[in-house]
Amino acid sequence: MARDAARVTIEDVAARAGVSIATVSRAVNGRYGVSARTMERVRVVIDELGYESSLIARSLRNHRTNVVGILVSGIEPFSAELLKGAARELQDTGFELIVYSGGMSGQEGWERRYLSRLGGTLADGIILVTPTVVQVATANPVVAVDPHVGGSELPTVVAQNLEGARAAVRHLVDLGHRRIGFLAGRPDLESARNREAGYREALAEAGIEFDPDLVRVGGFTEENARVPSRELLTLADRPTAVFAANDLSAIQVLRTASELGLSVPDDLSVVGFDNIPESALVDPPLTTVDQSIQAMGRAAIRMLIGLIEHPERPLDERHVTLPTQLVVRRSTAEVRRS
Amino acid sequence: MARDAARVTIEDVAARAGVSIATVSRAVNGRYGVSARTMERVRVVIDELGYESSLIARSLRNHRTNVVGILVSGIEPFSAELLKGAARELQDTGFELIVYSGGMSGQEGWERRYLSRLGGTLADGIILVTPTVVQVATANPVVAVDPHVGGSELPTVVAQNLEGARAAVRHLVDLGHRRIGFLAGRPDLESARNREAGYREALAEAGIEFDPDLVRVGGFTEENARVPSRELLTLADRPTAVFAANDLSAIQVLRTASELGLSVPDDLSVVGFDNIPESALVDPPLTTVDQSIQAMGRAAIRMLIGLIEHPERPLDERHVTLPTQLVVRRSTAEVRRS
DNA sequence: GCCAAAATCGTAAACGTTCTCGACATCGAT
DNA sequence: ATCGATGTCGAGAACGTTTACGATTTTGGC
Repeated sequence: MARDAARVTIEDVAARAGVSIATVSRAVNGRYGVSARTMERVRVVIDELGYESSLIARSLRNHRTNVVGILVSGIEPFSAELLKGAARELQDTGFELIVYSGGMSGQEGWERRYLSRLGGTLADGIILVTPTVVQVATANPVVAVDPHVGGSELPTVVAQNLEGARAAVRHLVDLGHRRIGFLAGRPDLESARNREAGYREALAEAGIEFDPDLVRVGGFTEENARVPSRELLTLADRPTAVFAANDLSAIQVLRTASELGLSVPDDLSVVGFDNIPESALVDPPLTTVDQSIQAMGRAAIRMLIGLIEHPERPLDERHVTLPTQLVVRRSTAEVRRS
Repeated sequence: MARDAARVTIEDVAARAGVSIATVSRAVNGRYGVSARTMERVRVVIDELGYESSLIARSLRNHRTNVVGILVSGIEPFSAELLKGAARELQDTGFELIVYSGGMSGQEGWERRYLSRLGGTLADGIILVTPTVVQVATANPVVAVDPHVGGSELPTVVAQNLEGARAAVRHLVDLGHRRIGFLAGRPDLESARNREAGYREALAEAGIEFDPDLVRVGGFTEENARVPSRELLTLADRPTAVFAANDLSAIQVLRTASELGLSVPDDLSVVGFDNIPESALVDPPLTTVDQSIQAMGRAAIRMLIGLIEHPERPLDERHVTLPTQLVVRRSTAEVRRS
């Protein structure tokens, strides 16, 4: 009970119970071939010593750990939501969850490194969130969520980004807006590019000419969106509405508008994308495109577990696309006649 | 490169490079005693095969993994903030982060189970968030954040809960409020009890008699706060202000007030506790007590790393208490004369 | 009571590493 | 040429498990 108490191993239990380690192992795993009497004795000793088998040693021997790993680059609203969904879906599956945080370490290859560290040893399967690598060689299954490039070899879970973005911009058009700014996401992300495509398509449908001056790169984080959103709102011919590629940058637009004395939605309509919990809390509540991040997490887990338990059976669908849906709140309104 | 490619081990590298596994191990770890020529050859083969040493096997042999584990019961705003702080502090320390999510599995003993699984094997040290167990026997160090009971044997990181709560209630008193409701937290948590104590002290200081009818248990989650907050706001002699034991339940009070047609802060002042990011976004922005959750995460990591690297050296302080500070936003106002 | 079958248990190998120890080669100095 | 020192490398044990296999004991039917 001292702090430097050496870890109690299966050998300690065996010695104390007067049996071999093989028997202890059989007892803890409920294998056939141990009498009720010794079973009980081992159980008592285990309780006494507080023995718990080492995940590591077990994993080295078996190649099954009943753990799934999720690789994220950091804890932000998106990945936090995803984790919630994944954790929920994992309930009662007998699997446990390990989250490996890339520590935003700026390193290029961290994904591949962590992947080979977890895969094949620690985790039975892995979920990659917003991965740059798309081709991996691991012993066990990998599912990618919202990958950087499309057409992946990996099974993927994505949202209907294009359709959602189109619906968002169409909503603005329906409210009479003509000058609609776009705060883009990270250009290396497939999802961000699809959202931009949706923006363009909706403009084209409405017969509005695309104006490159109304497009700025916001980079998906509040910080990175500061400068471009200010640029957008201080344009000589200021847009009457802004569609931001995700909620985090939309919230930054809201903040910038407030700093500039612009009232939302009277002077400016704002639409986001993601529907993170924060978007319902901001003032005014954000009109946004719901992509049910938790559902993505759940879908990813379902695919992964399917792959783990039936490696031979091909997936019914390698690429799951989840629907998106416009939720109208109070950050959008009819354009003001001037 | 097929999906079922067996994991490439150190033996494969050794065979291909025409050396022994010992040499490969020395090469990858930069140990002394391998010539520049073989070093180079091994490096090439490693690149070719994409070899990455198994965290598990390494950890079984060494007892050092350069990984710290954080045990949380689920991903909610509090733990997410804490993780952010921890991840930040971990930058450039050479340590990596593993998050083990209890999966809110309702199991009583999950903490102890996961603890012995991670401790001694996978992680060099562990941070427990809101732990119920307080006495643990592990081979390596454990730091507890916001534990359920006080006077712990474990090193802990806590916030000045009592002082913060007192400041919050005093703020309400200064605004002229006399009937101040309290939406309590989980009664099993030390921090929640301290916040209640602060509430009582502030009342006593102001010469206001404690009214048990104004106290309800909110349980720290939005869901659990629904019913009690409605009870509080539909009281015959309704309080003019409510102090909620954390932001999540304060936000629920805001919502309930809105449902009841009460205007905040005109009809009702609300104060929260925690200063989670959401609290700045709600309408109206929440007056709350900042406890800098990220700072708690960072402090915990600092303590833990200290314990890992210098197990012999006693901590300068076993129990770190971080200051709290009232941040006044727009959910509180002078009581209305009626 | 005897013998085969069934029940119970122990021995040892394997998982992928790291590290100690000893073996061999090379080298500079006598 | 010889010797000690130094540099380079391989064999093998160990970490804590699980499991195949074989050894021993118990059981049950005659």
